[in-house]
Amino acid sequence: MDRLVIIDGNSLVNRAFFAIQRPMITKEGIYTQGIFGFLSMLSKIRADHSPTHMLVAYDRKAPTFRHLEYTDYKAGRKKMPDELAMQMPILKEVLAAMGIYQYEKDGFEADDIIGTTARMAEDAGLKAIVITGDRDALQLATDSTSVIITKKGISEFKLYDDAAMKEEYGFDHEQFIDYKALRGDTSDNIPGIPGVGEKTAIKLVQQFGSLDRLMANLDKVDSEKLRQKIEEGAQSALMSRRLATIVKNVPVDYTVEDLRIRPQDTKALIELYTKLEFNKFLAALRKELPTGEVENTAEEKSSLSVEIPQIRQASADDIHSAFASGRLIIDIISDDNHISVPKFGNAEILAENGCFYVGPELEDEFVKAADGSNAALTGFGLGRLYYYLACKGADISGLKTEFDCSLAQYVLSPSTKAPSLEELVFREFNVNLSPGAEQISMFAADEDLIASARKLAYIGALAKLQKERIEKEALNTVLYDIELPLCKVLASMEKEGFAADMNWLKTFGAKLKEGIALLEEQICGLAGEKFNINSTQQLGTILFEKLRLPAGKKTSRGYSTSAEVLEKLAGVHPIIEKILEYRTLTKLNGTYVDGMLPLIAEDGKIHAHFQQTVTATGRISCTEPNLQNIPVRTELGRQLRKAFVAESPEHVLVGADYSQIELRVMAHMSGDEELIDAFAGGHDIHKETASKVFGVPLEEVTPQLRSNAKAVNFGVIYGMSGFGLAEELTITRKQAEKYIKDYFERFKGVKAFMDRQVAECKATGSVRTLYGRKRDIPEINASQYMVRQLGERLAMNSPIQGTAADIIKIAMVKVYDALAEKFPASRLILQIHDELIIQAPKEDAEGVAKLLKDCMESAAELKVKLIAEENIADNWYDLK
DNA sequence: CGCGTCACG
DNA sequence: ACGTACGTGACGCGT
Repeated sequence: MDRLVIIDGNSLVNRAFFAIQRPMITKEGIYTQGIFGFLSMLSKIRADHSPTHMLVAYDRKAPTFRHLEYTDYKAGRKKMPDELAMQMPILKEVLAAMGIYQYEKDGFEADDIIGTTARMAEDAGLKAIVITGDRDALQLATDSTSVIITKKGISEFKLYDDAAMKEEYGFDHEQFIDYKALRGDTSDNIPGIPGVGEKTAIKLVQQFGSLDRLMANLDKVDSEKLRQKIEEGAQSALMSRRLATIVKNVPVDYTVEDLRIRPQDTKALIELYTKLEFNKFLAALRKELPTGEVENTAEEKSSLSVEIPQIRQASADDIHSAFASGRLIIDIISDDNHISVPKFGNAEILAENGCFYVGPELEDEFVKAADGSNAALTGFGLGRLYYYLACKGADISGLKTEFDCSLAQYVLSPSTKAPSLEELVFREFNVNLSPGAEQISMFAADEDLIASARKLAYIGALAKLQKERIEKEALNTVLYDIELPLCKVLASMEKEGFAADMNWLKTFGAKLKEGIALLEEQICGLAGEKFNINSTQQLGTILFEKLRLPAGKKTSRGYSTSAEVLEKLAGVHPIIEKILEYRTLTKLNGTYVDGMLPLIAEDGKIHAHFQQTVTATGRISCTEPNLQNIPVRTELGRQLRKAFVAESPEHVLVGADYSQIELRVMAHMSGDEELIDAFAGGHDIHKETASKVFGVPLEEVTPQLRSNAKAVNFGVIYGMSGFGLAEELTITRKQAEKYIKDYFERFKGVKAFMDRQVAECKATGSVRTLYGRKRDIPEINASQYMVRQLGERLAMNSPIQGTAADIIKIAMVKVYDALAEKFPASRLILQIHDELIIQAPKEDAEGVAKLLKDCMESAAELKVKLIAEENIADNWYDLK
């Protein structure tokens, strides 16, 4: 049977906009959360009801007959926020591309168009489903028309039909109008009868059956007072009824058949979703489609389409010739869990000597051909290939990354989630490489030879396109000199891993667990009942309701129980410090003991994943496990570092960390003479800052003053606000603001630098690091104060954090190459933003330490010297 | 799956 | 009047 879904466009988009709290902005600066929420709801509705016909109806700005009858109709209703109004034309474009009919008409509201269309559907024998956030529409709920009201967020709805109306109100859809006439509607400013609310209105409608019969039988109203109210409000009720009644005979320009959903315009949708950065919808769209090209016109075919090469199963000779020939486009499918040695699925190669599919039986030949090769590779996510080869024992130090589409995409757009190759090719070429590849087992995915050839061809085409963009965006240095060479280094670090002392970890965990059990008992004892201390909700109830402790901050779900809040309560009740201690122990045990143990691989090492395409600033990130946040600030937590050791008594760890790299970068980029001088002396920079800002001689700087200056230094890098600094130092906002003022008066060059970053960002929409790495910051021109402020802080911080990230990446490549040449048995194993760790044979330790320090300090020539401090130890704990 | 919390630079 | 310092990832809870 045909089904017609009718949507109140304004109502739904409003719901969507306000349901999504976090503002969504594309890098072009388009606000999208209204559209996104609307499309999410639409997708659920279509999945649930499979409509054959659809209509989206909108209100118009022009006054309706209701305004003419009653000037105050909808008075006081807030107008649609600008950020949402801007989205409406784009939403309409998207719906049009989906083949959905849309309609609006001067003089009528969306409701009237909906009522009319629902009636037309009934006449034509179609099942109609109305979707809106406005309960007014319940007067349309009948046997053949259901009304779905949005309830909460963008995924909860309630369906009303005849029966549901009876159940909730005890009357039918027509009586609903009379009910509204009696109680009115504040949101539409419909008066109803003053003094009659929801309860009374329902009772009256149930008792009398209709407004007319109520008026005719006023003497039967029990209460004298109520009868008087009704008599006085009679005119108002009749007018309210006219206002509340949805019109069902709007002269519309379409027939029901016109509302049949037309075929979607896939290309238009790809373009729109790409512009809106709706990658989720883009991926869903791709998976619906067959493999191959999507309806490209002849003209587009010539500009977009790519020649698919002949492909064949490789022979051993083919593979060796390909690696020997110099340049190849290459892709590999391999298992990548880092717990066991990776399994080979298949590989594909496009080289001068041909295009080949390398099946599992040729794995050994593949590794042999790559081992020691100097080939220049192009691919998507080549780190996975390097990791695989390194794990198989191949020497990858000669391989060159000529181009990597994944890394290119990242430097072009570092703030957006890294897309898959399939997503990217779909966006750029309207081509679906492999539908639903994610659901198909990875080893089966490439059985289709043509699909393999197509994939390689499109990697090549994508690379060509991206090279032009990289050039145009002036990102050459960042991509070719920093990211591409680094990719192999990270893969090598993953393969090398960090040896872990599993027994030590288990013993430590056992001690923690003992402490946890004890604390749990004590806490529940103090609370007077057993409860889940890990549940912030239950904990909040215990602390702030049962024990009546003064509640501090609130969160969206109730009381905040963060350490910040609890520390203010320390001493008020003995339970507080027990909870803080419990939190510490469970964190250490959960994340760093129980979380870490299953990640120790068969070789007794932890092989973390280093992500090169995640952060917006250019830092690398580390997962499964995150070795970049192993505790160090407290002694108990720091103990954990004893579990990270050199792999044998013949090895040691060599580490070095940059001293104050971000402040040095800031000194260089700002050119501030005062700050450059402060570093030139080679003394403690926080002490120097304190002396300059607080105007006391260096030798009179107290630890307290130094600590305040340190917070100010951090604050400057973060784009500080008076409030933030005040929070950090627990001083008044006034004092904090004075600190900032004093700082900027002394360091005028820093102030000018920050102002420059903000101005540049406002003008161009982005900022850059010393090496040209770009970050788009659309927030900078937002109309909301808060969002704009965030944009300004990002504009000040990103160039500094990003330049520091660039520098250590440059250092890593230098270290990697230098080790390969001079200490081939030593390997980089970890980077922690301003720190590098190498595992070296004992006898090489001193040489490696010097090499590491030299490479790090010479990675960049700045106006202030870079300093790296090196250490040697048997385990990470002692590496300090 | 979003949130609160907490570990790091 | 409002809500606020930059960048990450992992865990447990509760919808």
